[in-house]
Amino acid sequence: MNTSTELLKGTLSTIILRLLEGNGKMYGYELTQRVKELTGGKILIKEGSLYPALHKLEADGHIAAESVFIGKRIRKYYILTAQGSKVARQSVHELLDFLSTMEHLITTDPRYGMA
Amino acid sequence: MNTSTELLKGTLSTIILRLLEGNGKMYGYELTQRVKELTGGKILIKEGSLYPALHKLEADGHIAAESVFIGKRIRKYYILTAQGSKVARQSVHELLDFLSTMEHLITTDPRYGMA
DNA sequence: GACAATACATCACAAAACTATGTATTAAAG
DNA sequence: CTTTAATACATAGTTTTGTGATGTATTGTC
Repeated sequence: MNTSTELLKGTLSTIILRLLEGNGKMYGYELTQRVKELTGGKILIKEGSLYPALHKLEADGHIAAESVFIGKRIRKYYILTAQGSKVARQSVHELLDFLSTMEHLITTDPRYGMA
Repeated sequence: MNTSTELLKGTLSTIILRLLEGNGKMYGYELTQRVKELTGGKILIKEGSLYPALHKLEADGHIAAESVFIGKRIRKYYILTAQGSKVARQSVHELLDFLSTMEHLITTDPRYGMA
């Protein structure tokens, strides 16, 4: 497992919720492509991670699915539920808070008596 | 598992390497306390995570241990090896890069045609 | 004397993402 | 027209990493 993959742990559902929050309606494959675009290919969501994550979010009532046929191919659009919107705001806040805490920890000189 | 714990995944060894880089020499328990201080209690490294991580870093040749007796109690100080210094710089860089990528992903409005 | 803090350690478990695999349609390239 | 890539879903088994629980033992505090 590469570094980026390890760091990704715990962030996937927040990423999904955030993208749905900003777009209203997206389908699985679209999510993977959007993350790829927005991160310049640095973060790649794998299908084996994405679909189970979507199913869990749906089971937890955070998102709802709507299946649409595009020709003969099925496409499942997801939207946030009312509860999911709350969770989205909260988990985005928590993630940003964590990111700044981590950055502070890593960039601050850890010696005592820094004065 | 709480949110902070999930997000921590993949960051522990980098945190350890970074603290050793800044301090030269630290022991396990000290590391847990330093992280607690520097993060205002937001990130708590558990003993069950720390010691296996230290042993792995030692086995990989990134850190070296020196046992010291403080009275009758043993204390194991760790320092970076030459190889560990390189790994420290690299993994800190990767982590900071990941943090900024993630922040960008989460804070950028994900809609197309943002212009 | 009891309790909290210091200080190490290991094991069974859980969570989360991955790889590999599978199915199927559609677009592009040769 | 045929092969390959891209689109689009899905699941199973594996791996990684941190946790909780537990254990041992010393030292400081009330």
